[in-house]
Parts: sequence; C-alpha cells; structure tokens
Amino acid sequence: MRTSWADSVAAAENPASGSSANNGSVRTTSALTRPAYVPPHLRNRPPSSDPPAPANSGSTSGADRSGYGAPLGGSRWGGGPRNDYSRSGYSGGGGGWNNRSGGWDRGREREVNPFGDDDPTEQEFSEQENSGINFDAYEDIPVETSGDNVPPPVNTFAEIDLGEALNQNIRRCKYVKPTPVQRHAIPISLAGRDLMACAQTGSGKTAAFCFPIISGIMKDQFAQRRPRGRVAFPLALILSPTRELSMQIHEEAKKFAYQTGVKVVVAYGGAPINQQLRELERGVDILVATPGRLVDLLERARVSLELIKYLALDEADRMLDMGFEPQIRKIVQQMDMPPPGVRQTMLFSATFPKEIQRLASDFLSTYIFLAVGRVGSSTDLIAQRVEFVHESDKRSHLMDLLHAQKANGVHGKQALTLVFVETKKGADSLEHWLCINGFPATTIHGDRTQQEREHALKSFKSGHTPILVATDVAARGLDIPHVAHVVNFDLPNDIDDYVHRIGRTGRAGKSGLATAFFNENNTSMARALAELMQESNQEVPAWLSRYAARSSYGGGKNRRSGGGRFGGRDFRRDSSYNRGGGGGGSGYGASGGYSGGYGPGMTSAWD
DNA sequence: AAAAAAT
Repeated sequence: MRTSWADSVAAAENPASGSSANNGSVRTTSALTRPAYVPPHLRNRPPSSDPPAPANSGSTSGADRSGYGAPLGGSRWGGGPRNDYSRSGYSGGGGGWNNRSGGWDRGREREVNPFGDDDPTEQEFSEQENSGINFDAYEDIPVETSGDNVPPPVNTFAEIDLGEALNQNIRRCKYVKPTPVQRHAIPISLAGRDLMACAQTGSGKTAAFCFPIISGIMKDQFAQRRPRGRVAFPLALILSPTRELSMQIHEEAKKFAYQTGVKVVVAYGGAPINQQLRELERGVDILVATPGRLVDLLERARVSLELIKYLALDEADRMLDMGFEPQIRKIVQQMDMPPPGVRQTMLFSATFPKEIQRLASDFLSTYIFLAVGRVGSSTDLIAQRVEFVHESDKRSHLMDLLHAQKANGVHGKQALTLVFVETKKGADSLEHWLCINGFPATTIHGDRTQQEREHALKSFKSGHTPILVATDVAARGLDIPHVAHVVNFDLPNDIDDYVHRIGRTGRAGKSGLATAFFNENNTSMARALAELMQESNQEVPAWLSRYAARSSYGGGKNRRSGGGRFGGRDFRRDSSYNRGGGGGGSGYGASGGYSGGYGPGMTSAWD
C-alpha cells in the first residue's frame, strides 16, 4: 500500500461515504465526516518519494463508480480514455507527471516559493487563511447537478489523481479534503466536460477550476508552449471582473502550480504593461486577466488564444452582464479562441440569473450545471440584520455601530469592518468623515489609482486600517480574512449584489455579521431582501415584511424565482426554455438519466 | 443611475 499523504487522508476518511448517484438530476446531501486531525508536526510531512504510481489510486471508491461510462480510476496519462485528449487530437501518451519534456522547460527556473517554507524547519505559514477551513460548516450542503452523464463526485483528493506535485501543493495549502464544490466540479472538469457552477466564493471555487487545469496541462506533454516571436500562447485563460480579483486568483494559482512546471501569468489594467509583456514573453501556460487589458494585448498581437484548451470565467454572471458582455464576446468569439467543444469552458459564480444562463450557453457545449448550496452567504453563518435608517442618519448610525464594536473589543486586526456604499464620491466622503472622527478608515473604488487601491486593500487586510469603505469593486470574490462585519451603508439595487457583498464575511465556514441600512429609497429591494433573509433563517423585521408585501416584485432584474433556498437552478429546466428551444443546451435531456426529461410542468424535488 | 474594465 502506498503511504503518500493523500492516501493517508483517504484512509482516514469514512470508507463508506461514497455517494454514487450520478445520473440526471441528483440531490446529494453530503454526509462528510469530520476532517481527520493532523498534528502540526505531521502536516508538512513529505509524501512518499516513490515515483507516482500510474494506476489504481482510484481504488478507494472504485466500487462507487460502476455505471459511469468513463471510470475515473486507472491511468490518467497512460493513454486511458480522456475526453479532452481525444477531442483535441492528442492520442494520449506515455509521459508522466512532472514530465514536461516538450523541450522548453523553463517553468521551474528560479520559481519563487509562494509558500515561503523553503526553510526545512518551516513554520506554518500563518498569514494564509485559506487553511483551517471549517468543514463542519460544509456538512449537509445540498448539491444539485443536471446534464448528461454527470461524473460522480469524489470524497477525497486521493480519489482524484492529480499528480504528486499538485498533491504536495494541496497538502501545503492544508486542504485536507475537497470542499463540496470541489468534490463535484473537479471530476466533471477532469472528464473534459463544460461546466456552469453556482457556488459561493470562499467555498474553494478557485481551486475547483485551477486543479483540473493545472493537472491537464501537466499531462499534456505535447502542448506547444513556446512563444512564437513575441506572441504568447497560453493554454488556459481565466477571466475575472476586477483587477484585485485577478491578482488574488494569480496568487492562488501560483501556489497550486508550484514546481509543476506550469507557468501562471497575470495581466490587468492600471499597472505598467511592459512588465506584463516581459512576463508573457518568458512563456505562459495559464493567463489570468481582466478583460480590458487582455483585449489590449490581443490587439497588439502579443497574445494569441489559438491554443486555449481551458477557459474559466470567475464571477461569470458579472462577466456576462451588460457592462462586460461585449468584451467577453470579443475575446471568446471574435478572436482566435477555439470554439466550444474544442476548448473546455467552465463558468463559476455564486449567483446565476436565468437571463445570464441563457446568454452563457453560447459559450458552452453540452454542459453540466452544478449548484452547491451557499456556504457563506445564505446560511446561519452570516447573521443578517436590516435596520431602518434615514439617509440623513446613516453616518451617525454607522458611528454608533463602530463605537459599540469598539466597546465590545471587537475591532482591530481580527475584526475588520467592510462598508459598502453606492458611489465613488460617497466612498471618499465617508472615508474622510470616518477619519476625522477618529476611525481609521481607507477606501477602494475605481477612481483611485491602482497603487492606491492595492495599498488600501493591504492596509485593510493587515488591520492597519480596520475599516474599508468600498464600492462594488470589492463586492465579488475578494478573500479577506477576518472581515467580521459587512455594512451595507447603501443597499445595492440588485439582490445578487447583496449576496456577493455579504459573502465577504463568513468566509471558509467562519461566522460573520452583515448589517444593512434600509430606507424609503430601497423599497424595491424589500421583497427580495425579505425572501433571502427568510431562506437563510434570519429574523425578518415586521416593518420589512410590510414593505415587502406592499411592493411590487422588485429586487432588481434577478429575483430568485422557483425555489431560491438554493444558490441556483439550471435554466434549462424551465418550461419556457423547453418550449422555445434555443441556446446551446445541445444534448440536454437526451438520455443521461433524466427520467422523461423536463417537459412543461415538470418539477423536481427542489420546487 | 452606478460601477467595473485599456490608454
């Protein structure tokens, strides 16, 4: 028996935990056991120094896989059936992990150790808070999948054979076992399937799309990575809506890719382009970018998307909304990117309005829809409060809250407060007001220079200025540990934006508090807000219920119609879609375990 | 109407 780290974790798992339901629409209630405790002195134990065994690592749950057409067990690189390979014309091959002998092998030269643990007497790196995920909070999370031949979820990283180098990085990140979104999304991606995934950020989304991409690139020894002339040819593209989020994804992806030979480069606006160009010239496998800068690079012909095999959109619903859609279409449809079916496309977000799903199906091929119950936002982990505060009273009310926090000793580095406002001017003016009133605050918004934005974020994260006033630039995806309190000083006009904002607290299964100031300007939000709070077992004030009953159905363009207690629902299951046919869901409902498909009126256990 | 995203 092998005794690698991954296997020992597997052995510690409940051996009877495989849930093998895998076809059609599946409701899985995770019954995960508590994570095995690994004493600190054993946590960074090096894995077995044996060369990676080419097969059998799927054996821990092999029995569960019966019935699934393309078994996950068995060799991943020895020429076994790999959809993504056959699709792109590679015939498989007998390489091995870490064998990137394509002749151009500079990936590992002087690679900075992103873990900072080069010292063998290494310390736990305490700043990385993505460790210590509270897995208890992830138990009994509802999961829904739909689509044809959905690969079954896994329960351990050991079952998914990602390779030694990646396993070691997973271990260094102290990811003991996969989060729910990872359990489901990684097998789907490894099977080469397109994916639309609804899962709260902070639930391990980034790893869910990075692991399969890195693993796939490592296996692909024939991939052409060498720049031709000054043009870079990334194999994977990860797009996100803000610069800071792109930076964050880049940082995380670098950890996952450490010593795998897979090179990750980031490109975003507001920063000098020359340095980014130099990085690109040195070779890139995974490009993380914001849309504007990428379009610039494409127009300068410094990047070609010709070899893209993996496309991931983070915060995909934002990427496809009115502001971004034209740029995304240009990048994905009007440049040299391979079409859906040739590349593999993965869309992730915590929210997925129906209209956006319809739009998104243009970019996908026979995809699987995955919804994982919200971990961060819509559970008891975030206590949501709504207070009626007139516009003119907001500042003094905020001051009261901050004073109370201070009096309770809830302030400083371990209890950051994130205050959302509607406008950039409003952000500046509130920050100034807080500062002159003795509260150390800073601000982040689109009118600040990139340097100022980055400095503000750093100063906030470090606790130097424990109050951050922000516009929606900070609403999505940013992983800021120790945000104890999110204040919606101005409520957004869209309930999904509210969901993303409050998701900045209660990260990784920790608890948090969200306070919203509501007044007569927000009546259109009353109904959606009351519903959301009710769904997440929050106490809804009577006055808010009265507003909700009075108001027409508002809450922005997206109301959570049809069973909202759950992050999202596959729009292909709506009767309107089935009647009207249309968008991209080719193959949907054809066999694959949908008993009878979804005709009009067909409902599921979720309704 | 506002925010974000290229210079």
